[in-house]
Amino acid sequence: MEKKSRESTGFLIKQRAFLKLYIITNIENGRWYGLQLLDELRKEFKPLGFEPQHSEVYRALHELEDEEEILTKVRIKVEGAKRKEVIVYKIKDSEKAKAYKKLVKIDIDRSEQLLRKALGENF
Amino acid sequence: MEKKSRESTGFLIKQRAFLKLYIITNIENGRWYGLQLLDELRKEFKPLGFEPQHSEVYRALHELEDEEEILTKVRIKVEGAKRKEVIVYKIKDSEKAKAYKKLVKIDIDRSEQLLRKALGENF
DNA sequence: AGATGAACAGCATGTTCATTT
DNA sequence: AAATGAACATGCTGTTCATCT
Repeated sequence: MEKKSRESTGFLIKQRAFLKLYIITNIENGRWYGLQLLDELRKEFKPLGFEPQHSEVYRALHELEDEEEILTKVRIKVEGAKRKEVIVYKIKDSEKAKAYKKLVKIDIDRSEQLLRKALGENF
Repeated sequence: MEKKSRESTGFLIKQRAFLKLYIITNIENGRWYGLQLLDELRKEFKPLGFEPQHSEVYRALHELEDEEEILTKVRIKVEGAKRKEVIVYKIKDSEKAKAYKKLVKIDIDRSEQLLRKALGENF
């Protein structure tokens, strides 16, 4: 049986891509693990009413590793009262990272134009 | 059985609300029927890569009539090679229309801030 | 409890079908 | 065919559950 896929009508950028962009940028500036990224992103966006879910962050990380092949993970042992091991991500292919961010930028620019157009034409 | 509804994490504005805003504004400036609005909206947004679906426009119209109670419809007979009757909408409650648009504006402003923030922090 | 991952479920919306003129 | 509407299907993502330390 063929799986029939859906067309996008091209409305606004999807949450997944938006999160991937932030995740890449954060990891470009240091190593991070999943829940750490979640906390950071929530803190960043909470003032704007956006509080992403932990599963979305993990899904983004998994796809950046397996599909986009931009990240790799390393298991790190941690001393302290928390978990003994944590999965830290780092950039695997910075060219791919750069290319991916470029694509996302185009989509964000486009999305912003849609919103600006609406603000200009309806108010 | 209780139907358990989902929380929104507050990412970007939904297509439905975005279309409702344009539909209200168009109808404030004259009478329109469904497919006519669809054509107009597609023409407007196509340059930005967005081509809404006819069913979304109808769903928006139905909700603006039945849930928001902002519009009413009138059946109009049309002379010509097309359909004999067409369902034209007009504003029923302009105060509610105004209030609804105000809410949508807040959500668009918020969405735009999210996108601008991303543009500023990742590039 | 903190961290990760996956299964499950609901919702927004895309696709297709039916009906009427 | 133009117009409307509804049923059906799918993908995104929120919720819940499981496992490990």
